[in-house]
Amino acid sequence: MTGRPNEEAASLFAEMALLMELSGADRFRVLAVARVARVLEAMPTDICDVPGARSGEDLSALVALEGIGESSARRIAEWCRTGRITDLEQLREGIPPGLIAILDLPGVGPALARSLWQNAGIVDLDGLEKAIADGRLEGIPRLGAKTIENLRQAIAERRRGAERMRLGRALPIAESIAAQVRALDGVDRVEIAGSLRRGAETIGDIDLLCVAEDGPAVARAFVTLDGVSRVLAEGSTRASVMRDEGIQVDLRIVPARAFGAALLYFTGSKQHNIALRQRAIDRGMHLNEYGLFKGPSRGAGDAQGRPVAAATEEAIYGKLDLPWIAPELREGETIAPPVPSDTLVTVEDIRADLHVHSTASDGSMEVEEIIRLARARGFHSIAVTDHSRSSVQANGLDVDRLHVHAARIRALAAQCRGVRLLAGSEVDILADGRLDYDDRTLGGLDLVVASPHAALRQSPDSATARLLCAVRHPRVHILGHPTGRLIGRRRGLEPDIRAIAAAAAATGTALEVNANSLRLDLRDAHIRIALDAGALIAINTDAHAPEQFDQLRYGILTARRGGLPADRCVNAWPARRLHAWLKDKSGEARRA
DNA sequence: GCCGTTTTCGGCCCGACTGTTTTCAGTCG
Repeated sequence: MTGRPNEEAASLFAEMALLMELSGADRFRVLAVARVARVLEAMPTDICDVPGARSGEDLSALVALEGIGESSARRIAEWCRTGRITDLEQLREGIPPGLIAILDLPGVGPALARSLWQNAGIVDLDGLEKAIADGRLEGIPRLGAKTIENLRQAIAERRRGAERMRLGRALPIAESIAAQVRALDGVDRVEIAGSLRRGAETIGDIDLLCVAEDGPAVARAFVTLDGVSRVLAEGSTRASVMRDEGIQVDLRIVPARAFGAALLYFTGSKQHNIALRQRAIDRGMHLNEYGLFKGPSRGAGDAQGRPVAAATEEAIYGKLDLPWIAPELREGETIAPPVPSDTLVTVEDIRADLHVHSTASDGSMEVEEIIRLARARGFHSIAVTDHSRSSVQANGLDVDRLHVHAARIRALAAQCRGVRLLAGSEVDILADGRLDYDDRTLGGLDLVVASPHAALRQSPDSATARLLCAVRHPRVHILGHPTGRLIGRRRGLEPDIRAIAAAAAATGTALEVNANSLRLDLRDAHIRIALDAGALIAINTDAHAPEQFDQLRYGILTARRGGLPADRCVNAWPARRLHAWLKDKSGEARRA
């Protein structure tokens, strides 16, 4: 099983929720269906393997799943048997598909989308754009000039390709804006919150939180900063702008005493907030962005008295009988993290980079520079792993060049103090699973990273067989960027990660989390599967230039989202343990 | 649509801001 059927079912339920919204369905029903989609997505095993799902005779096992009731169980069973959901198909017949793109515009919810459709006959983005240009929207109830102008801008921004932004681009932008806000009068503290703080691989907007007493003044200053292209909202406790960088930035302004509650609320995820607030209610309290309070909520604007906890996240989690939970683990329906947050790997834990390119193939660094940078970072080991011969586009090394290169690295290593320099290779895994060098050549290296670079569109079965060959190869230490995906550009391979992880655990081969922000491969969900299977993880930068060593933090964030404890990450091991593993990976894996 | 150490009915997290409104629905996070 590749795990794909659950994703397909999840996307159908997600579509159903959207269509229900557009059809004017009760919002709680919509939420319930959307929740089914998330449950299916998060499910570790094939939904159709649940007893009764394929036969459709006894749905009690499906109904027993959290969030799935009679209706959803029936729809899931129908999908498992026929690959169709009749209720969804009926919804599709009644609602123009182009409305979903309109609903997706910022500022457009189900009510407005429906109104545009029913009052103006608009069924897609092009139609909406024309109607605005023609002035056909005037006179529609509750649709004034401001709203029409906002629609026009939202379409223009969408057309400019305001897609989700990669973590590696968004975080530096956020840090620079945070510095601008920090410099404003009356601002005491600024933190990045939202999906960026959770380390999501792509983000939709930047959320900032700051401490200040004079909210309106700070909001005013924020919306007039350099780089603001449009003001979306401005109030006394929050403001929201579009920036020249093509991303929306929301600022929330709070007093210091409520900082923890605000940070918790503004970090999310939405699901995590809902779960925490429910937990508060279960304990006779209520939670909002100002704190955790005794008794039930009495509505907005009510004086809430003295909070049970508010100043720090730790205090609020504590009063809810929870340990502090790292932002990277605040995803999904369940609160309980897979591992204690204080065991998660950190940037400071990393003592070695085992995947780096030099000028011998397509890197810009001489080996001497690589050594210097490793030393500056306090690494005890660094591996030079240039490309192999099949990666012609990357100036991959044939066997003769590899011998010369490795000999030079070894000569430098002999006189290198403080850092152990490893002669390695990033060897191509060919489409059929063979490696790009013979075993004898590979056996002469200190470290072998095996990675797929070509034939990245092969079938899941072929990809699985291909990667299994590499994982089981006795000379391979690390499976590099296992899927070859590029975020937002290339899907990459879709192998059976469970099978790969099981083989990696059995052979002591580590699976790489490639820290390059375009890759982040393995991704968070795959890391969790690998850890459950007992596999080791490597976090490498795959640096081709000096500044790319800084991408390590993106790999760390991704690994933390996957629940990686430091002791399962080979790069965090002490030198002796790492080198014992490199010499005898299966033996060291058995001891681990 | 889902769910139940108050429940098989009546709730469902909570608050800020906008726009088109004379008191609030819609949207967002």
